[in-house]
Amino acid sequence: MSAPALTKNQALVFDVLEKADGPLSAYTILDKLRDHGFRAPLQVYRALEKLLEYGVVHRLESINSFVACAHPGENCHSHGIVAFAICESCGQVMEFHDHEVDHRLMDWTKSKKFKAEKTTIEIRGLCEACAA
Amino acid sequence: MSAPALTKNQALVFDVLEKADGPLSAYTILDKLRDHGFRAPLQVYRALEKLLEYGVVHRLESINSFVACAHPGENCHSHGIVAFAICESCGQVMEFHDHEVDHRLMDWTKSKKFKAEKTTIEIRGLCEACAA
DNA sequence: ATCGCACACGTTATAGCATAACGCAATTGA
DNA sequence: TCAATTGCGTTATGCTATAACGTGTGCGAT
Repeated sequence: MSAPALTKNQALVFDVLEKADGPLSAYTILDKLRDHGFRAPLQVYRALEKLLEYGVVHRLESINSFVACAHPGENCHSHGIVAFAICESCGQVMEFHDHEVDHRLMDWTKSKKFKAEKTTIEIRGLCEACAA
Repeated sequence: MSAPALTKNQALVFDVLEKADGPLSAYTILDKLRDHGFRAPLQVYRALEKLLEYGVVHRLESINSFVACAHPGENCHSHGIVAFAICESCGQVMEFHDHEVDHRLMDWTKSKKFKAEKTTIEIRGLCEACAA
């Protein structure tokens, strides 16, 4: 599931996300791309759908926003579960992975015979700078 | 932060959630309470806000829904991080806690001096019955 | 070649989720 | 009694996401 060449719209959306210094909502992305001909939400959502599939963009469920993967070039899907720490003050997002956490969650799902498809881990709070 | 006596609206909303066999959206709750005089979303959201605060209801971020806490009577806030496994087929939700996971996440936040306020862990997939 | 298929795209409309802002009533405590 | 707090009801609005339709393009199979 490596990323094929991006289409024009996908590239535009990805570019906006990569240049942003924090997560963006679909509608914020739309606004930033109006000059490039974007007019409707679906143009953004369709691009995001693919970018998520390719693993180059993550969706932050708890804030309905999207962020470029912190591992440019790599396929993030291979890192196990992705976790995020989201600062409620400055909006900065830190992405990390913890195999022990993955392990524990996998143990649980195995014990319950639950077939995990997608796991969300999001920590909301204040980053070091904002907590001061 | 134990739960004080619930107001009428809070009790109605909580009752609907407890009797449901899965998570409900705010608007679904609203529909179920129209016979009891509910007419606007805010009546539901305001009740939910308090119920979340009291720890007797959880919000499932990844599906914009709400579910009664699986530990009736207890204060769920004292169990550490709450995790959920959500079946995408039948909608059933399993709530669980894993102190080792909590520990690992706390270690990470400590190391980054990130002040965690609220942590979301949601596993989406298929439950044993539906995966068959 | 041309047919059929898959896929990206554009547009309009609509569905679904959540909160702002106003005002009223009841409670409580100084 | 007065002020502060809390819950409540209503209207309006904003934000998030998808349905349904049609167009165009590339590409492999016949």
